[in-house]
Amino acid sequence: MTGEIPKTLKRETYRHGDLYRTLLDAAVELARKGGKDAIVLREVTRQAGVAPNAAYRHFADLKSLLRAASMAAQAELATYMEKELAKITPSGDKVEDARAQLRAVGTGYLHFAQAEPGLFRLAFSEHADLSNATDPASTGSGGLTPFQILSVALDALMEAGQLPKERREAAEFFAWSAVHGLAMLQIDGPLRGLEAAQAEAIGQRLIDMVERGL
Amino acid sequence: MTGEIPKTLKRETYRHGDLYRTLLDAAVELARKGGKDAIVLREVTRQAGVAPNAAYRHFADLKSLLRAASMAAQAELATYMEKELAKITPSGDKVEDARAQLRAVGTGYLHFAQAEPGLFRLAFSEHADLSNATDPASTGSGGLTPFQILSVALDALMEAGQLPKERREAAEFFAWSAVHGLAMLQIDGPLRGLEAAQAEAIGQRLIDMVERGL
DNA sequence: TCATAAATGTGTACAGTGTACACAATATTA
DNA sequence: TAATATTGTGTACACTGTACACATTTATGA
Repeated sequence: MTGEIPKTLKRETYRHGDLYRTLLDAAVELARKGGKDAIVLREVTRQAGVAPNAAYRHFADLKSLLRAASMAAQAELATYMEKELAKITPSGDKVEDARAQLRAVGTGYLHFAQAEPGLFRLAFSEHADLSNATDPASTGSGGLTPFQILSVALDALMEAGQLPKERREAAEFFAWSAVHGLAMLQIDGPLRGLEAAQAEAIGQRLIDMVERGL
Repeated sequence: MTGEIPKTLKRETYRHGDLYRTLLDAAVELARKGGKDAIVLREVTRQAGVAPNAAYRHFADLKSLLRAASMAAQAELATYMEKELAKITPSGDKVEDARAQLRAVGTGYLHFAQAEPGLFRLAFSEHADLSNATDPASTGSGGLTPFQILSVALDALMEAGQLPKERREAAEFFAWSAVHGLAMLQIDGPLRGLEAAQAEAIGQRLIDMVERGL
């Protein structure tokens, strides 16, 4: 058997083989360039070399496809966080390491927004399903969602004595809020088009605020 | 002369009279119910009782209309902030008053997001023009944009000695980031559908973090 | 005052969209 | 092997944004 799964080329088999994956990938690539609104069902099927209605065998409607693509974008966000976490060389100092861990999570978030604005917008677009923060469809290679990665970092911070126990509850939301808001400002807002170095500096100052305020 | 400006009724005059305003208002009302994507040009003109193409005499294209509607939404946000500011009864204590002022700004922001999620999404949608934070089209009755209102509050905080001078620069962005992110979480994210009282409590805790961290 | 020009509306047309419905080809199962 | 489920195709429809030609009203300048 050939085992070849055709992507965008014309296929000679009636069945596609892995259409779900192919459609999803095409949707993500479109969003990478143009955000949520760049995902248009007919274009996705066109790239898969398939009739428009074939998509309906795998997704209930366009909104479903958007949700799936959004999950994938969140997964990519998770890998950005993991990448930043991997840079840390443990110092042995529990406090310092916990701080570095939280900073890495925030920095990964901001880098993702900067490097992949289209995916970032998709991940947090109106129709995205953010309600379930533990869906395996949006985990990185470590098996955790962005939210879970943040939770782990906050646990470490608390254990290191840098986050009062009575403030641990719901701390995810506060930390997340801050970096998310800044990311929006840097992508679409008044901070758009900043030099990379300046954007980085502002990002680090924001994380300073979170560290002090949490 | 009658002086009547027809809104959605059939008009017997060839000219409409105030079509720009009517189209803009209709767009805002659509977004109030369904967010940015609910603004559809043909529906807007339908409500104005006018042919679709008439819109092109007043807006270059749909994107232009979206931008204008977004400005209007930002203006409504400003009035929410002003409403909250008006609730403050000055205590005479400079420090306390400055703090209350900043809290009012943040609280107004969060209340707006909660009360008008459609407008909130419109105001900060991809095609919104947030680059100019001083456009008079997005001011409240006080003549200031949301961003400017926040700036004033931060100035007061600094003058009251509650914000180190070396941290005053760009402080708008940090404060704004935090409340904006939380608003998103409460509208579309995992904090969606929270009881009003709980949402309020979380909001106040977030503002606590900002106060400590700024 | 009156021809002319500018502004603002309408009508028709077109390419593109999401998706419903009937049908065709291939896999799976009894 | 016959019946059935799965997955892809073809046609059709209502709807969208907008280009282009034209009609009607208002403003302008001799």
